[in-house]
Amino acid sequence: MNSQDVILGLLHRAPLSGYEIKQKLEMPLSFFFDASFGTIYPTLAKMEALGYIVKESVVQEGRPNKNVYSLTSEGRAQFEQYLHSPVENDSYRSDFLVRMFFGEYTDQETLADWIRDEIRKTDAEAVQLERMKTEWGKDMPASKTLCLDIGIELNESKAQTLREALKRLTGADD
Amino acid sequence: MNSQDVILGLLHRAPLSGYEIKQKLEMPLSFFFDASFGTIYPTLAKMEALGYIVKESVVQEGRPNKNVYSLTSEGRAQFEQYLHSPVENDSYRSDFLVRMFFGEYTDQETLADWIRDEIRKTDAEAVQLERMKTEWGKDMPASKTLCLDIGIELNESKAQTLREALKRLTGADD
DNA sequence: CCGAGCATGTAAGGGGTTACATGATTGG
DNA sequence: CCAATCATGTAACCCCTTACATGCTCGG
Repeated sequence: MNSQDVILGLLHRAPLSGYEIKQKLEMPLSFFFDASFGTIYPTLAKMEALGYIVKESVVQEGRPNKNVYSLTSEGRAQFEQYLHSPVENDSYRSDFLVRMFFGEYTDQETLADWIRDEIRKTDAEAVQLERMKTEWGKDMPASKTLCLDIGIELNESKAQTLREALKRLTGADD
Repeated sequence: MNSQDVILGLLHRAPLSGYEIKQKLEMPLSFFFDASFGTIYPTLAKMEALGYIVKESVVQEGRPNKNVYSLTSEGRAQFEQYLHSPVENDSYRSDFLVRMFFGEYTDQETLADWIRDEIRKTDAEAVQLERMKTEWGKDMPASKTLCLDIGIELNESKAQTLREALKRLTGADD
């Protein structure tokens, strides 16, 4: 799974420009996948060269023109091929947990600060995902709702574990 | 946070060879950080050139010789610098959730298969982490235990959410 | 007037992966 | 005899990030 596969998926519903693709990636997709403009634009160019998408320039008033891309049948076939490839393992990378792992080389106050900060970030993400669910959760297919549910559950249980750990570490203040 | 920082952290306790570093990375570190030999050996060479570590060849009987690396004071200083750098955000990448996100373009049976497979993987990781905790959890600093607890909690709540989703999708069989 | 939003792109570099290459020993 | 474990390394490649470059419009 890479940027190309995700872009193919996004273009399945409707033609989009690079800028619009970046916006669609914001949330909830950004919870488990991300891409910058430095990836999106070169990928679109490559996909056009491969015949997976076609470009159409759209002239706008009061705004810069945009290049809107739509899927070709080759693009749709390529997306099918992705869906038939083996599912890759999830990968979770955490600087925070690496620091906890080496926690014996750091003082308690720094550890507590890191944990408090992680709680803040985790809570913020959970809230954001919950807001999304109440806003758009109604007319979403069940599989898409699952993405939101997993995001919410993961963040909430992580925050809870962090809170318990903080209590044990600082001795109930905070 | 990159491979160099993690290797510096591992060498803090005792000198290790590249092969031994790879083993230390297996679990529980591999839950939130991973590196292959193709990363480890070049990184060690680079670190030696920078003066962060020194190499010592250890002759072994019945086994190939190994190059054991130990931290220098520059290496220890470099690790301190890492600990004083801003904490990077966690990143979670999931091919599985991307497929769920685009679930409307796939049939129910395939979706159910993907979910069952994800449950299997998630359960397996939870079990593995729990085994680690009961085995080595006693004489671990609290911060290190937190890594295991987060790993266990995250996997368990993910598995639970997946099971509920599967029930809703297939209608309680399975 | 300045910053934010809209819009597209490039170039350099970082940080990894996979596969290849080699070779000894031990246990089934 | 074959596979696994121990052990080190290289080369090609992939995929992505950051920073830079450009430029227009609208609202405060």
